[in-house]
Amino acid sequence: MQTEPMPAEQMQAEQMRAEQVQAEQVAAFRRFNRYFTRRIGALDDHYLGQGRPLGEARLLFEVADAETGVSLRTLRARLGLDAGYLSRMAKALEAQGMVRISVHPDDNRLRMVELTPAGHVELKEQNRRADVRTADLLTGLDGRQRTELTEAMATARRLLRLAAITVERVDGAAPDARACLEAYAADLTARFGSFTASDLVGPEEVSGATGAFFVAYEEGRAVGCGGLRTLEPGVGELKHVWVHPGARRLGLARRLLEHLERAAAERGLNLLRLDTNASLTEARAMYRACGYREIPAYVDHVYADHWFEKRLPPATPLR
Amino acid sequence: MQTEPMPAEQMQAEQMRAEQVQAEQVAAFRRFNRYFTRRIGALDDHYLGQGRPLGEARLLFEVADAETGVSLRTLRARLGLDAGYLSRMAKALEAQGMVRISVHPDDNRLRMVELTPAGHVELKEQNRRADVRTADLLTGLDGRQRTELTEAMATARRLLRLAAITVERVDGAAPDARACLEAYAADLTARFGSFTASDLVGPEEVSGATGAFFVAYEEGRAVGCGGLRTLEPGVGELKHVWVHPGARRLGLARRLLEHLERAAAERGLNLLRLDTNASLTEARAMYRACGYREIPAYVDHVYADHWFEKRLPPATPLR
DNA sequence: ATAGTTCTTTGACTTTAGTCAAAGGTTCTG
DNA sequence: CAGAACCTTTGACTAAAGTCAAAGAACTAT
Repeated sequence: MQTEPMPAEQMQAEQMRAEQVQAEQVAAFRRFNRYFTRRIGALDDHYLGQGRPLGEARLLFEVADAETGVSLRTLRARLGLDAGYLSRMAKALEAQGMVRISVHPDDNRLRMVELTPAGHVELKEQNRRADVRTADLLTGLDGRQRTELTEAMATARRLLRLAAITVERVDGAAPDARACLEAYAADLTARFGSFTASDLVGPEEVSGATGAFFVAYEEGRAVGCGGLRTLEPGVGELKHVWVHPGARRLGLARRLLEHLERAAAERGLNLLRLDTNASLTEARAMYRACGYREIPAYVDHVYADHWFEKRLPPATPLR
Repeated sequence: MQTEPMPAEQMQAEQMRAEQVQAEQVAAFRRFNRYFTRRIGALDDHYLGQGRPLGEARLLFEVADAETGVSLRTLRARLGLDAGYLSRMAKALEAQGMVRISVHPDDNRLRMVELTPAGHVELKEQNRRADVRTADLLTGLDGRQRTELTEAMATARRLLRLAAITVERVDGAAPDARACLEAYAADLTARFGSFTASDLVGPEEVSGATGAFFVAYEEGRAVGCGGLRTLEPGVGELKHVWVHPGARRLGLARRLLEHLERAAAERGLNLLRLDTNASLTEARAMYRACGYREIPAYVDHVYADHWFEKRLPPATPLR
């Protein structure tokens, strides 16, 4: 089947319609945005800051979020604050008995901040109050509407997160890449026991003209990865496609696949293979949905018991 | 069919499950809330305040929102600001040439604020930039995901608005009630020409032991109303159920009906009637969905051509 | 007409938020 | 081991945000 070139007028009409949709979507997004930040966000800030400057309250929440201690350095990056400003706020919280500040055991330059028991109590109380406020707000709706609302919010959050995640090509030996691969290895070890870090492909295989390695970032954190290497001329293999547990069910693996496939096409590969395990049912469904079909074993691994391949269309230039 | 009294243990289990659901919904709500205000809200504030204090920028937006002039008094209520603070900010915007401040024609105490042409230009530019930022954010998603996201947001906004609307019983002669009825009359006049304000029921009919009048409020604004009067012993009539155009499709009319029906039951009425017009197809569908069934004409109005009634169950005490 | 209310303005603050640069330890790198 | 790079603290600021109370002008109800 061949695609006919489209008449100019029709194409223009289509594009205009696409822009129209886009404009309407942008407007809907911003409508929500304004409504939500004004109504809910403002309210939240108001209550969050009860008895404490908003900045300090936010800092306290960020410290609590980390569960274990966080360095001032990390907090600075996450909250985007000035070093001096942060230093003073942390001290204020320490003076209030909410946090404990200590020196990092391995690096004496770093200060670690963690909640004191009193801080935990305070946070718990704040959370309780916020829960009550939220529940109050929800009582204006019946059960079905509540369900609908929370589902819509979950959907929106999922897609907003996905939209904010970027996938970047990095060297297979880069710290972020290694961190992902180690997490991936730990995952497999926990699941299959027999997996060891030596089963990972080397950085040199997933770089240069015959391979590639991608890392997905969410707000600066590496939350997923995937590698491509060449098995034989024209045939590539996907390795170590992994997504951080906290970033699953967003559709991120699919995005990683898209990048890997594009890289493969750019390298002149027209066939991609991969192996996976029966226990990863979702992964298998995802591969199938993305056009991969099951094939007999092309390689042997301790954990692999399903093999897939996909024929790639000829490379298309980046729009 | 008779409802069996539920065994105590089962009831408790049910209640616990309900609370469980509720807790999960509250948690989902708050998760979204935190994510959204942190990611989008903060970003928005950052850009909103470019070249101008955030407070002034917000004020400018609020003035623009009103389209026609707004009084400082209203702005104060909407933004929750101190009178002195607001007075100064308004002056600052005036000095920048963004707004014009004048005295209210009917009340010399009030100051009216409205955008100057320069203010309109400025706002337009700000909006354009915000649109670009939003579009950028959306490019991280494919067309289907974008649609899904904007639909989820529209749903969430609709339900949040509905949750925030309160319905209150007020005197039929109260200013808010009159304002709603006038808007209602204007609606009908625009549609049918022949409707006049004298076709409205009098305040005395929708009050006391034989009637009731309800007004729906959204953030302090009256956005809907509905009246109940007694036609004959045991038979009531719903009159002037109306929802502000900007608050339609939220499910508000249904809420008004619930209040009216409860009031009717409390007054010992067991049959409710109402009339409506064929052109109000949505209203008719809503009445049907709420258990009203079509009956022959029980009264004659210039605009009425459909009549409904509903038999009420015996009064149940407020939970 | 008069007393009480309402709305805005003004002056005189305080607190919060945020910036900048110098300086003092620490750690990394060649 | 010397110098560069890092991380935090401190001092010295500025700008924005917000509060309070007094006072004046305008309206409303009696």
